[in-house]
Amino acid sequence: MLNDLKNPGPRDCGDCPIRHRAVCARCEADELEQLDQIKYYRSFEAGRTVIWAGDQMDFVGSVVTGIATLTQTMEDGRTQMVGLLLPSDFVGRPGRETAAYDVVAVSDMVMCCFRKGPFEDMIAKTPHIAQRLLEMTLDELDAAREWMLLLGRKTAREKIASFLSILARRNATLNLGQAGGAMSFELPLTREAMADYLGLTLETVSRQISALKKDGVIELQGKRLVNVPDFDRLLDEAGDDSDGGMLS
Amino acid sequence: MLNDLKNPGPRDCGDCPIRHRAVCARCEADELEQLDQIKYYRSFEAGRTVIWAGDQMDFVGSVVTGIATLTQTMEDGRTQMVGLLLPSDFVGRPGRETAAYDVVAVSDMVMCCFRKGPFEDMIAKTPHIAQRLLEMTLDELDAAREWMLLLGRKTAREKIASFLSILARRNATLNLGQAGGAMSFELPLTREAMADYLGLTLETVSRQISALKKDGVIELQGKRLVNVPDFDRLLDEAGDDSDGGMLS
DNA sequence: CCTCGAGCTTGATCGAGATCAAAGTTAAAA
DNA sequence: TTTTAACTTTGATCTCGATCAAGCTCGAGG
Repeated sequence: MLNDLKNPGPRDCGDCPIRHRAVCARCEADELEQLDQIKYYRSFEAGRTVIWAGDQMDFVGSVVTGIATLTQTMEDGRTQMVGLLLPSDFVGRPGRETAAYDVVAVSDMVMCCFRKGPFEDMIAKTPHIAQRLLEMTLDELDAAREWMLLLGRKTAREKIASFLSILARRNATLNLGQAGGAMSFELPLTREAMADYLGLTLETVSRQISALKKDGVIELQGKRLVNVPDFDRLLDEAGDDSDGGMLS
Repeated sequence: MLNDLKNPGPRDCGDCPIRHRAVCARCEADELEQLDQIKYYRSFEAGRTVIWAGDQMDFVGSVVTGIATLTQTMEDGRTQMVGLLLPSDFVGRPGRETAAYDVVAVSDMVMCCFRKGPFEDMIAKTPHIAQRLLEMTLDELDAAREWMLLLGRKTAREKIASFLSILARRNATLNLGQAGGAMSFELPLTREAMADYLGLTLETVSRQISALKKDGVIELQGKRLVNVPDFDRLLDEAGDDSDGGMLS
């Protein structure tokens, strides 16, 4: 495992776990070939900072495995997470010199990186990449706006329930099946990181998780493993529209 | 003026006030020609709803003149503004059937609309449009993330100061010149709409504006006209990095 | 084995902003 | 001109989540 981490080595796009969801999803064989020539893999241990806000960014790329966070910090140290990067998510902004946010690996993580200049050229020449990137960016914008509602208007309890619903739903789409009300998953973040994401303090996060547990909305095995006996109940606590956007 | 509103009539892209900033900014003459064939203008009086969340959306378009808001509402009526649409901003999402947010005209407004189907075709065929739309979407995503920091971590006073800085800076770039510390502008929103944007109540907005006035950070002529004697002072109150992103 | 420290929980208290409640202002309508 | 209603301000009070302060848990390292 550590060997993989230190030197993930070249991989074939054919076996890539994010091949059909990342920025390269729409690429034809010849386009993949071109991408292949400017790509390289980088690994990061849990806790490592991938990029510091303000630093020169000479690459962009996709998360292949693991999880990272996008974080903004004020002068006095107040911190707000503005994105949670999962496998297939894109890091960096074509056309920008310096990073706007801190990117931190939360778990061990592998990225598929592209040198920025060549990638920008490809965007200009390869509509399939620009189109897919547009689509992904629009999705992120929607997610950011949903988060604005959460940050601006939801109670602490609703914030926690919303966050848990999102994690639960994501797990459901990955390990599909698991039908019916019950589902379970692991919390990828510490209480403090959750607080930064939700605009709360870590004490409030802890208290609200305890409260949801006491009320039977969730069950905990250890500190990180969450079991949701009734997903609709959780959605209800999140304060979202009842269907949760699954069918609409 | 009302005549213009009722029937703005066809315009020539050549005189369009947003020609060089909107989604069409990069288009060549022949591409403009194509856009011209699927475009039409629509006017909205102040207060009119342009689109209701959930409605079928058969057009996308650009704000030409006036201001609109993008708003999300929870079942119980809590409301969060997730965007302020100024001239040249894009409305709608290619590839989506129904509107995700309420769009409301805050002032009298004119939009340059494109029928959705044909516009999607053009995106696929005209890289200049897709590229510009990508760039604009990335800018919006950055703005949304800045707003997440504001909603999650700033105090009421900082929120108001941040909002005023943004308006002041925008006015400065439009009516350029006005160098030195002092600048003035009009508030485009009611106290209630500001509250929805900032994740506050209208009473808190009113109180904080009064407080900033009492402390000499701003001056008011009437309820809507704001004068900022010292812009750096305002920036300071906003809690942002001192340079405010003007030079970085 | 014990120690140590990072992460988590829980309690007590405080305070910023929400809520409830009047009034004041302004501009359009009658 | 007066009326009216939308918008705004200001005051009093309450509450949710922040802050301050101990402890608890558990796994890694000595």
